[in-house]
Amino acid sequence: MSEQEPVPPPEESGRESSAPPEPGPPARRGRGRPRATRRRDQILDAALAEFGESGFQGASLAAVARRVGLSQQGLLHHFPSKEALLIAVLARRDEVDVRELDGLGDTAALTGLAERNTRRPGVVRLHSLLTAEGLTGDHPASAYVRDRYARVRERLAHTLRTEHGDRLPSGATPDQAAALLTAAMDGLQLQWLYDPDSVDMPDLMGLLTDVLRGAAPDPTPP
Amino acid sequence: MSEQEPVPPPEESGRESSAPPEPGPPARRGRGRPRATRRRDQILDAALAEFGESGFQGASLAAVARRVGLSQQGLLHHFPSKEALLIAVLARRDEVDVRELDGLGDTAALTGLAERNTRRPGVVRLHSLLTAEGLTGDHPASAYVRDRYARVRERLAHTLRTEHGDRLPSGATPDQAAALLTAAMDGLQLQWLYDPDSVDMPDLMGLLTDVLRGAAPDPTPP
DNA sequence: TGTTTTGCCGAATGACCGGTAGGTAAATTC
DNA sequence: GAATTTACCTACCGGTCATTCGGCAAAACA
Repeated sequence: MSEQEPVPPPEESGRESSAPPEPGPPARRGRGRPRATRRRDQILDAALAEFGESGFQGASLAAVARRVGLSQQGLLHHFPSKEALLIAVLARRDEVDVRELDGLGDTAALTGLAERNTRRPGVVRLHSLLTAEGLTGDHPASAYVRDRYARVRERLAHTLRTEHGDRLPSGATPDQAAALLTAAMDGLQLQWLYDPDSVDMPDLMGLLTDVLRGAAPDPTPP
Repeated sequence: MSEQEPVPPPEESGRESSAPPEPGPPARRGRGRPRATRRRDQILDAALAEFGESGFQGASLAAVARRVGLSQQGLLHHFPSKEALLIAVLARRDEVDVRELDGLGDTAALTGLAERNTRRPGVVRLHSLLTAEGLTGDHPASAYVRDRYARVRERLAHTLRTEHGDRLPSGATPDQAAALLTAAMDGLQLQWLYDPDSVDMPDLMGLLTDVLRGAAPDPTPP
């Protein structure tokens, strides 16, 4: 008899923690999820957390398994390989991501996104880590990141174009502004992760959008 | 007799390739560098390139050694450990960095820095990779990155303050602008590394500085 | 010339890692 | 209640990695 130590619950889930249960495959049995899927979700939560802390390369399957109170091979029963596990994590992340992207209908929504990110450092870490790791040759996250950049910039540029036409009041084109806003978001996340107190992400994102839209400076003197 | 294959010369050195030889310890012998130091520099060049391609965690000592036509143990004769090697790379990088930081006397210099970075993707990759890796617990680059952020932001804020006082025409404070400029630089580098053609770093950094300084939009219509 | 130092390599070590094979017990299905 | 599927484990394997040890030849030095 080996006692297992299923380590405390994960800090944040891939599915938005407070999101209403999706109207997909109907919940079977008394318990919430369709039996088999629950463990999978637990594992994905653990993987998200572990990859977020150590990166994909840095994390070991054993470490992920330990988080759910499983042996490494028990974990491999649910996901055939480490890479498959990452893919699954990203796929689930993608659902949320698409929803968030759709939410960027106006530029102010970026500030809201920044604020929400403040409350889920694990996800932000995962994103930052994978974006960098994806640069190294044939990393499983490369395509994901590249694709994500394209979508985000495109979506943002589209929004800006509908709001301001082919040139913002500041003189920037929608494409330029999109690239800058995306870059600022990523860069601020890094600074914030290193020193949360010195960087106010929502505030700075709001400032940048205002400035790019050519808003007049705040009339109230300091 | 085992033929070695010392792989072609590195694309870029840690010391600025065209910088004048430093007036430090006098060059001994006919050849340029003081005998022993030359191999060390070769190794550091190789390590910079390798770490830039695979990251610190992802790179192996053997791979670095191969680049200089050395065995892994031969390399360890010059640097006692992998970590020591990274530290040495960063220390050498620091010299250049300080010089570049001093060059940021006016905001326009940022555009110049972006342009120079376009010509040394290896260094940019190293920087991006290590910044992310440094987030993972007790990484040898953590302190370096944290410290670097502090210095860069401080230096930038100082420059902005001398140029514009306590508030830029755009309404941003020097500290805010410094954080945003730093973030944009980092973020643009990532986007640029993923897709060099779609992102014009110098152009966008120039645009951002202009916008933050509250410059009027370019009067010439598209 | 003899001695020491330097530069380097071959071999070995121990840790860890991802992944495979085979088995077992419980749950599910019939 | 029998058959099958699912969930998971123990044991194992081949590979890579950083690091250590001991030795050897060339260079530097005396």
